[in-house]
Amino acid sequence: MVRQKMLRHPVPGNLGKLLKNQRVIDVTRRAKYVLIQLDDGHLIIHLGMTGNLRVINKPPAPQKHDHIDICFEDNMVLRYTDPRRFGCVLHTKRDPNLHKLLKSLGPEPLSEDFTPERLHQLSRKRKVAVKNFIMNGAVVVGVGNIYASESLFRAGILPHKQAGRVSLQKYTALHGHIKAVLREAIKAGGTTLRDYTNADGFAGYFSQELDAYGRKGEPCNRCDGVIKMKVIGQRSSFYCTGCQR
DNA sequence: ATCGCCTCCTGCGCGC
DNA sequence: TGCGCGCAGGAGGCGA
Repeated sequence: MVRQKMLRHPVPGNLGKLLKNQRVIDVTRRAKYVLIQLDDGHLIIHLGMTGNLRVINKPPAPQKHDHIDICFEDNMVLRYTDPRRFGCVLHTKRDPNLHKLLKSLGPEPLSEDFTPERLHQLSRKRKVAVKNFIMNGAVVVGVGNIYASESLFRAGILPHKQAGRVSLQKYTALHGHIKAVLREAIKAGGTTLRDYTNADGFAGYFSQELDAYGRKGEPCNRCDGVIKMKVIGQRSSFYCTGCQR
């Protein structure tokens, strides 16, 4: 049942028909997309900033932001909720990796395909800020605004430095820190800023570990400097001029 | 091809 | 205390 079809991308008008009598065969992930394999086709789901998916037995009446219910034959419901509607629920009959939204994505950050050499090679002659560069899904997926600031802080690279002017040595450090930051954040259950919770409704606590993000004006954890903030590519970026260059 | 900018949306925090 | 404004963010899309 679709109550609100205007998400980041419109929900297919025939979603109900596409899902009728379908079984869930497998659930996987690519970048920040959840891929649900059905008998015929895949659901492609993104949670945006504020979305969540819950499996509920005999669910209560839907609330304001409960946009989609996918009902199974045993009273179980997969409920998609997203206050800001930055996510999407799409369907494809083809290999989901060939879908327009997925086909140009770069490697998973925790996979072997993500290497310092890739960062270095792809960045040659690129004038874009290194922070924007690592947030570009064609370069590497999964690095959002918070983890970009944190990785660059640890690697000692200023976020607004041109991507093409960062050395292989620096990219090697950055590569390691991106992986470490993401692993730590996953282990901590994610980063709760305002209202994010995990699938069990608990807040992630990686926000307690942040050295740079959101700490404008606060003392640097590494030197006697102060954390600065600058908007880069329409996103807040936090850094320390003592530690990063 | 690359880059900068705009947009979607709602809840929250801040200032008056 | 209450109200209203502005900000936050993932990522597609567009114009230059």
